[in-house]
Amino acid sequence: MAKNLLIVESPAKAKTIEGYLGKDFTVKSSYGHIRDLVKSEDAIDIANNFKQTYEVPADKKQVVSELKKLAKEAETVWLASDEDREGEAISWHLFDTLNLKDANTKRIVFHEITKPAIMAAIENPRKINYNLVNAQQARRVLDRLVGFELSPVLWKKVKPSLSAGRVQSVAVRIIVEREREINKFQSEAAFKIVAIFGKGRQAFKAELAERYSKQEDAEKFLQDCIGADFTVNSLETRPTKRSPAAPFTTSTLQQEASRKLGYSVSRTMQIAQRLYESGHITYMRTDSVNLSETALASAANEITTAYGNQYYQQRKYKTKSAGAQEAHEAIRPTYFANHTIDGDGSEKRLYELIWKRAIASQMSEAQFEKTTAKIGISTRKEELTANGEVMKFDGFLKVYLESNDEEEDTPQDDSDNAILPPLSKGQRLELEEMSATERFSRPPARYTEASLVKKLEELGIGRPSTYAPTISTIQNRGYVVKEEREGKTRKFRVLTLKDANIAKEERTENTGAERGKLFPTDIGAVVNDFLVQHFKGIVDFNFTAKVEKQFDEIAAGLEEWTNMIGNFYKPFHADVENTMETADKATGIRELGIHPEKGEKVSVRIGRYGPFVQIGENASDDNKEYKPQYASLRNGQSIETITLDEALELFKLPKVVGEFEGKTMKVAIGRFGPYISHNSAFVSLPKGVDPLDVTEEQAIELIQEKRKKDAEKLIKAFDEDPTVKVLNGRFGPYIEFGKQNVKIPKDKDPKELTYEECKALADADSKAPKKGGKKFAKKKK
DNA sequence: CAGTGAGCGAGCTTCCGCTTGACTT
Repeated sequence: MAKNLLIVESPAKAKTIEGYLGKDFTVKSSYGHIRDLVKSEDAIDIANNFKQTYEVPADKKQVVSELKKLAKEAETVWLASDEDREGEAISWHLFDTLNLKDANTKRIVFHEITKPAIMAAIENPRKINYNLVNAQQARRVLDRLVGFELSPVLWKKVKPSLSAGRVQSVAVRIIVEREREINKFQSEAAFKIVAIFGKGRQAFKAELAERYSKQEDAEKFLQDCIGADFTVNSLETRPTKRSPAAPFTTSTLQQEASRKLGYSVSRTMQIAQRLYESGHITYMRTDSVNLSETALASAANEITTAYGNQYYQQRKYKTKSAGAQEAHEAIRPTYFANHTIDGDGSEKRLYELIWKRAIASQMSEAQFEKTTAKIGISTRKEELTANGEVMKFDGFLKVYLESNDEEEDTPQDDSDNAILPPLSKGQRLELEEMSATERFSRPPARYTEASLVKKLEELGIGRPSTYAPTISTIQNRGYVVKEEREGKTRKFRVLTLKDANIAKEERTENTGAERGKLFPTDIGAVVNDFLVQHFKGIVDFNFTAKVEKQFDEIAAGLEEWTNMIGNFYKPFHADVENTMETADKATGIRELGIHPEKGEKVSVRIGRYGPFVQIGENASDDNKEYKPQYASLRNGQSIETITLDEALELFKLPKVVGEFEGKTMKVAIGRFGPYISHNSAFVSLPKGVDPLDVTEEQAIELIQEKRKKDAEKLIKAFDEDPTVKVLNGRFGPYIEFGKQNVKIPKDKDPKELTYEECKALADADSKAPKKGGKKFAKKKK
């Protein structure tokens, strides 16, 4: 048996370190935290100085018992969890749970997984830092108190099963507030003047700095330019340079993978996890931009051999994000010599991105020569400006160019990087064409998952390990949806001056179309407004930063954690009590106006099943017969922005469109779009068909088409029970047993199945314990 | 999947942060 047991957080890390340490060391992993607060109310004893009750969760029992056994046998136990607040707490939980003894327990830390770093750590053991542990407990207790006291307020005042928390509620707030900024944004139009001088390869663009809000002014400008002389007034050339970005952290990796590869943040993390486990990259949950000495040396070697000395420039980066704890290195390839790896397509692409970014971070600047020409007009005092840029040395751009979030105004706006022909001061220029194009100011951009992560990181909210789960949570709770939305077409005017003649035309463009952007739902907006109204302090963008400062004081031994939590809890709990008793139920109700024919009030609000419109007052005690009319809002509509007319439209459906085989056909809109219902069968309407315009003939045709398609899918039907069928589905043949779908085992021929066999299979399926993730099994219940 | 929307009440939901695993129709 090994003399030493060393415990780290991650099993992949354990494997690597075991290789460094030799046979005297057994290296094991705790798989993160091994204990957590119990789920129940008594997890924190408030009257007793916030004393916590912890438990080992079921899925950690095995790990803990194995570690316990090994610890008993070892001479020395080395606690090597990460060097940050959570890591220190993990060490303490291990110490406590495994019944370790001070005398033979050593706490060590390292922030890079290299042999020298580990050896140095072992030479310098210390004791558990209880101040740091206390800071973690304060963090944990605060989050539990906030989450488990706020959520029930929402259950009572908004809707059951909702949630609120220090991190998620601010994330939702960011999305809701941005949407409102966009809604109230007033776009302003102005004409932008662009001139083209010269012909063919010598042609280049010049722009006017001013924009004209009135068409007359733009037209006057073009008019003045007819027959005018254009002269190069000044010519300035200066060198510029661009430096590489720091190697990836979790947040920057998520952003760049989203922009360049189109991955969601959770997809990026899953792929990165695989790369980490197969030893291709360092740890992927990190807030550090630091590279180890060995990594720096190996990158230097790779760059000089692959590209030459002039491409190498050693750089050390400093983290900018506020709450960074820097327990790990930046994300980088384990071996810089591997430009590519084996793996599936997504793994290869992500690895390549990580490799390029890390290599580029140690390369020299790219150098440019930027030329600015000012062009005078004989008939006007304004000058046109032409910019050109020539790359003199590519430097790090040889391997990597970071992208950014900003979209271009128009496709032809790329004149910044253009190349100018040789020009000289005083030179006369030949105008080829000049245009005045109407352009519109743009509202702030909606957030993507990745840009939300960026924002959260800037605010110091959340941690590398929680960005992806937080984004999932706010979507799972229905506060936010990630969607595609169609844009609207918009007309814009273009004036073109060519050959002393001004042509006017109107063009159309599509604007406001979004893909993969985060939109708040009505419930998200109502919950947010409720929290902002009653718990301003908690959903304040600076709340986390404020408490982090106090956690730091606890970690430095300057403040008692129970004191800090006590000071926070007293007023917070009073707010909770007060809100529970006095606040109105939040429905986001909004009056839209009066129904033009009925003269009754029309309003929208959130109900048990989502947002809906109501015509008329609620039934009162004096008039129990009276019933208001209801209609659900459709996808993409919101109680905040819907108009009276749009609301009244909703009452035109469902609509009876005719009769077929003695049964009525109805058109309605369901969760998946418009459909026809007939004799308890459903047919989706094809795209582009307006549900209000469906005719009887069209409906019959669609029903018959659907029947034909279903018949093609049908493998076998049974006389015993018409609701039982064998069908060919997307995932292969299956049995439709009433409402239950059952997969057919591979060893059975679907054509040969008897009714009895189907029944048996369906029976077995409904009885079989649902395998798979606990989350899934729980949801089913 | 798909038409509902009052109010009652039982019993349920919920936080953040550290890890991986083993899954859906």
